Amino acid sequence: MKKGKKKITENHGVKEIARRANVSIATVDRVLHNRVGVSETTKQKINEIIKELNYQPNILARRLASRVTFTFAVLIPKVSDETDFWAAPLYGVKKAERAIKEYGVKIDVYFFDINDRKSFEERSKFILKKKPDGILLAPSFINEAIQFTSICDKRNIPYVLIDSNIPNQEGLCYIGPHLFRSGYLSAQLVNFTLAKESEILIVNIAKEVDDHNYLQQIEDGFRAYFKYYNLYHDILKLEIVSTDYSSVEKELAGFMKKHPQVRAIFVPNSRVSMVAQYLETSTKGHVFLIGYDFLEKNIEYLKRGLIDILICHKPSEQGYEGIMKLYQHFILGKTLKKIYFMPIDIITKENYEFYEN
Amino acid sequence: MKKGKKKITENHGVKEIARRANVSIATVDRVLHNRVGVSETTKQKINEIIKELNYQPNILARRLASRVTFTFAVLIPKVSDETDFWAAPLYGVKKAERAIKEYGVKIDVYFFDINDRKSFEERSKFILKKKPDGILLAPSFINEAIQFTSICDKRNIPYVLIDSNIPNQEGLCYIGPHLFRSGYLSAQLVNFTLAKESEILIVNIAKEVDDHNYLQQIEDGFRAYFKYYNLYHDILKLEIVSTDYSSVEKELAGFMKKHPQVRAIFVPNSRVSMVAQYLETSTKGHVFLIGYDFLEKNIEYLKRGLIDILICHKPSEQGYEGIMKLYQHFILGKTLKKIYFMPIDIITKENYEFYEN
DNA sequence: CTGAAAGCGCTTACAG
DNA sequence: CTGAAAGCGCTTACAG
Repeated sequence: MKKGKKKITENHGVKEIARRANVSIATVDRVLHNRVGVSETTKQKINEIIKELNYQPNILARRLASRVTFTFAVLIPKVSDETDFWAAPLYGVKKAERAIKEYGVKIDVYFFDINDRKSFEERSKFILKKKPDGILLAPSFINEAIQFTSICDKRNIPYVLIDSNIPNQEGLCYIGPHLFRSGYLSAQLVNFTLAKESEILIVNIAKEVDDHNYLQQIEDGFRAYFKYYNLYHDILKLEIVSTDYSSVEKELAGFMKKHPQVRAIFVPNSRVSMVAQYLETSTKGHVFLIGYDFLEKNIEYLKRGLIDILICHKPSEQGYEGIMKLYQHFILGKTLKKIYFMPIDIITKENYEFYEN
Repeated sequence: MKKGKKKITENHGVKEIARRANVSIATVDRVLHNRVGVSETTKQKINEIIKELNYQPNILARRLASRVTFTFAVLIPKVSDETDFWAAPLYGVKKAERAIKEYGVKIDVYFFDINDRKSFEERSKFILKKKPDGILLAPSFINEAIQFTSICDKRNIPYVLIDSNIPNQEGLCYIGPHLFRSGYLSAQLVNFTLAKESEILIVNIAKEVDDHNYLQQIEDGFRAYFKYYNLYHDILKLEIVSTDYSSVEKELAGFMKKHPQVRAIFVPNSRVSMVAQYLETSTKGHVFLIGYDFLEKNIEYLKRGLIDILICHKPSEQGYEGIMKLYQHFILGKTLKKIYFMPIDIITKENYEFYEN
């Protein structure tokens, strides 16, 4: 910290308002916060002066004086061996926590198992018992999430959704990708590299418990692009429900043997590294491979040229912004939009180093 | 703003330190800020307790009590008819100003004319007279900028550079793109679409007064990619120094007539829309066009399919982060890195709507 | 319905 | 070299 000059004293604070209105600052405070117990006349007079002075409360002083604390609960999948995707949103949440903890915000993070919908139910019930002021939520299990959020609606607990949305949700807002458009973009990128009509393969690697709705939206977008532009590529699809590598390899090998003309593969989730691993061992020429998420394994194959493109939706920013939206709602009293779409970022071997995941 | 619970009273503040050290809080404050006039013994005792308690100062209280104000000067090009590129950094600066003005920061923005190096000199002298605490600077005229910053170095005025860097600069930090790598990425993207060896054209549209160094770094990166991967495309180059459209059109038409085989055009600055405009009128098949910056004109051609890709370095974030770095340095006393590279973003027709410029 | 006073965790003259 | 006191712009019991 260095020099700097002296501040000019404010004279547009509550004190000045009180002086002009001929009341005490306590009464001004009551009006400022819409508290009961102020006569209509006084209220109006004070409100006029507030407007006249274009009064902006000093947030610092407000926070310092206020003894109110808000508790936000966060419910996201725990990081597993299978994927460290959820490390990024968690990182964002922690970053937000650091940024606003001085402002009277407490954050409790709860994890569920992405392979166990019961764990989601159990954790969400636990959170309700804790009576948080607000909730940040990844609705990975759509039905369970709907049940959870409808209780929140009833109890008037605001919640923010990240990663994917719930149809007609009544919460505070959604922060995440436009999945359909994300698939649409992927199709454009695939099309960039295909000189003529070719075979394109969509590979879904997902257990049944996974959220197929998520994958479906991306796939719909992907297909829609080719349809819209009258591009007659041959779009094949392979569903793999066993997510261990040896099963994936077997299925892929079998499929590729039957379809040696596949020129591009699209994997609508983060398991694209498995396909890359397979392609590395196969002796064919280069197959254009595009998939999702800035994970260590994926970046490894990106560097080695086996994955050409990764699509990314700024997962840590989702966590960060999710908390900040709750903060803006509760502490700053800001009005929020219903949906904040994340950018759909294109990551290649040549720009991944600069990417802010 | 909603309910919330009562805060638990802190008991790790200066008061507690003072109590344990058997001194007054004024003395604690002196130690905290490395002020003179504290005996070595007391100082050590207090420092020990600070460590023991892992004392974190309450920034809110500090700001509220402190009457110190910092003034930052910003020197960037003014938005011209030719390009509204600089609207974005300015937007970022304004956003940062809003975010931190309560923390005793005042920001004065000064503009120079990107076509007039004298205006840069004049403004920079004016800024020095104003004796700001810190400076945010776009060093568009490299020699003039070096002169300016060397005076800042002498006078111990910290400065942050954005958009492009100065070799061996002694300032606080640089926030902007890695230009060489940006060109490198562009080459990769061009190569995605070229099935076989093709003619690629680099078009430089820039007046002599413009910063050729900037363009050169990008071009170097662009060429380096093909060299590194042993790709034998034929790379042509066209320099256009008259930046009005009719001149550009004439030059382009003449060149393309001689080189009808050009399959891709790379424009290393924001004037890519001029090339798009030309291509729209030409009757040839699609030429893959890639250029720079999220400008209205460019987006228009992106939408219409004449520009395929725009590369972008988050200009508004550069402005925002630039101010925030000064803030972190002066108010938070944080140690900064020398260089913060911006992401190199890839914008297409299908994701521009979600881009945070 | 309203006000006087204490306090949030710091910084800042001022006095010694 | 050190401390007592006032103050930053608010909020919060408490009393009336």
